[in-house]
Amino acid sequence: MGSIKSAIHTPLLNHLLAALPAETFDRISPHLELIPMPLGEVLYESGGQLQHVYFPTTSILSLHYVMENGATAEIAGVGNEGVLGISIFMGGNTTPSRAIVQTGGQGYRLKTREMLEEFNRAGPVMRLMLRYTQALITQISQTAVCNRHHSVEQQLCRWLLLTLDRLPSNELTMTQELVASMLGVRREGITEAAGNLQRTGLISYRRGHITVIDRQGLEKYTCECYNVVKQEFHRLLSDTGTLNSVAVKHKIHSAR
Amino acid sequence: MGSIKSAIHTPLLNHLLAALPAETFDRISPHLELIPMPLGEVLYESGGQLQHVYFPTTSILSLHYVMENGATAEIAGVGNEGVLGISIFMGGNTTPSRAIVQTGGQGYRLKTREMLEEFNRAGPVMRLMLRYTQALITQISQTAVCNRHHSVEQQLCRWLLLTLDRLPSNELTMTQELVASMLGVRREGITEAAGNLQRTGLISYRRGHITVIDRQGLEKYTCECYNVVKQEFHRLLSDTGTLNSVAVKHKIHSAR
DNA sequence: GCAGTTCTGTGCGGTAACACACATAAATCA
DNA sequence: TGATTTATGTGTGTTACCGCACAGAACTGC
Repeated sequence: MGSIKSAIHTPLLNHLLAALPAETFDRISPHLELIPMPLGEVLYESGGQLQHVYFPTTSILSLHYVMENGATAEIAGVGNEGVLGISIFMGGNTTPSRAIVQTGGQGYRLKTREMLEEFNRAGPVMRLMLRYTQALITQISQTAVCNRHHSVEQQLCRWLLLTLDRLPSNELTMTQELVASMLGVRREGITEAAGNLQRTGLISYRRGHITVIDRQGLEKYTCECYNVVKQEFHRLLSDTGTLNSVAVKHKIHSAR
Repeated sequence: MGSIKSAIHTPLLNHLLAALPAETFDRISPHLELIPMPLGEVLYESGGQLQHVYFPTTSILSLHYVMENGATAEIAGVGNEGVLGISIFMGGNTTPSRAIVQTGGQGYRLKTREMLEEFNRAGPVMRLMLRYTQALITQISQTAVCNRHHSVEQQLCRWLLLTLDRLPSNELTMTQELVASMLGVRREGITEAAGNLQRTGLISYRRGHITVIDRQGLEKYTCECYNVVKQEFHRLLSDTGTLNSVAVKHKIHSAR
């Protein structure tokens, strides 16, 4: 596999992999396979069996649900802060959702067997994966809440910010149509909302590209959901020092 | 604690506890404490520290999110099929949501320390808890999707069925106001939707009581979300035989 | 029984998002 | 370059749900 960039590409671009103790990382490292993740690729289909877990580095994945009538809605996004395929270690090995590449890039994958082997050591890998899963649950919950109570415009802000946090630049390559299918709303709704944000000077865009100009402004404009998710990820995954403790300590993070 | 009924009340009324191997159950059993769970009681507040995990038997709990403006939305329900307090073993020990008793009854609780001790054995308890968590994730995801795409009436059907599945009878004690706060809609919306269902002959109700008359009819009327959740719970938690395997096997359930 | 409280029903105006239709503009490619 | 495809903008009418206001009905307690 590899790529032109593979010389400077490292698994450490993924925060979860980077958070592992050196010893653990060294053991996993030989089994990590760098793969391209082109926009639109379906990494798994609803109900399908997972052969790998995926650690995005420069790509962003989206967990989707496709309804019987064809309508879609994003449940959560997965970028370099996370991993795709938690059902491998949670049990069941499959979920009713679909995973698709939302922003093209690269990532690493690890075979199901290797993942389970590490997880079953009940060590740092397990603790890290479970914490991430907990953060993912918060993200999904907040999506549910946001879908219920907030306007399309607010949801667009939330989504832009969450996506931006996973990218190195402030520009995302993405049509309004695609954004609409993520949020599960009409394309026209996104046109209108994005138009408003552009008029206000928070973003600017052209065919297939959205650039965030005023990030702070966006953060003020978005609903509370963005911060809830962001802070929860930070709380659960920033303090990776405790991963080495033998028990998942009844630890209280004062920073909250 | 205990109650008048405690003589016939047993932890086995909770499906998770009942699914444990005898040896494991016997070890936990002395630490299980029967407690009343009266309607409306808040078992934990957003951001609070969890002192116990809760296994409902005859009660139903609701995971809620309360927004800054006071609006609420249910993220998921927890009945005798599940457990409240997964963040204890997932990590972090707290979540941004609130847990409240939605249907009064009883349940058992177990101290955080005892729960962690069992979980860290990395045996049947761990595997069962993780599988349940996976099922819970599906429930939350489906709530998100349903909030996005389905009408209040369909959501009411889904909610009634999910609640009914956790109760021994076909009647639930619950005001429309309360149902509305669960679904995160106006009370008047529930009045209208419930009125329609009553006119169609699917349910009947009086002040504070809703009785499901035609369950099959309801199942036809509801959106796909109900079945997705139900089947996923069945898939993940019915086959408890695999809990004893040393590794979470790469097991494929043909029944899907 | 009556008074007070708590639920439920209904009406009215407002609005956000919908579905559909079509115009314009920008990229792509022959 | 012009032709084609694809993305975005806009308009019109419809609908589901909202917020508010209030009437009536059903339980509760005295």
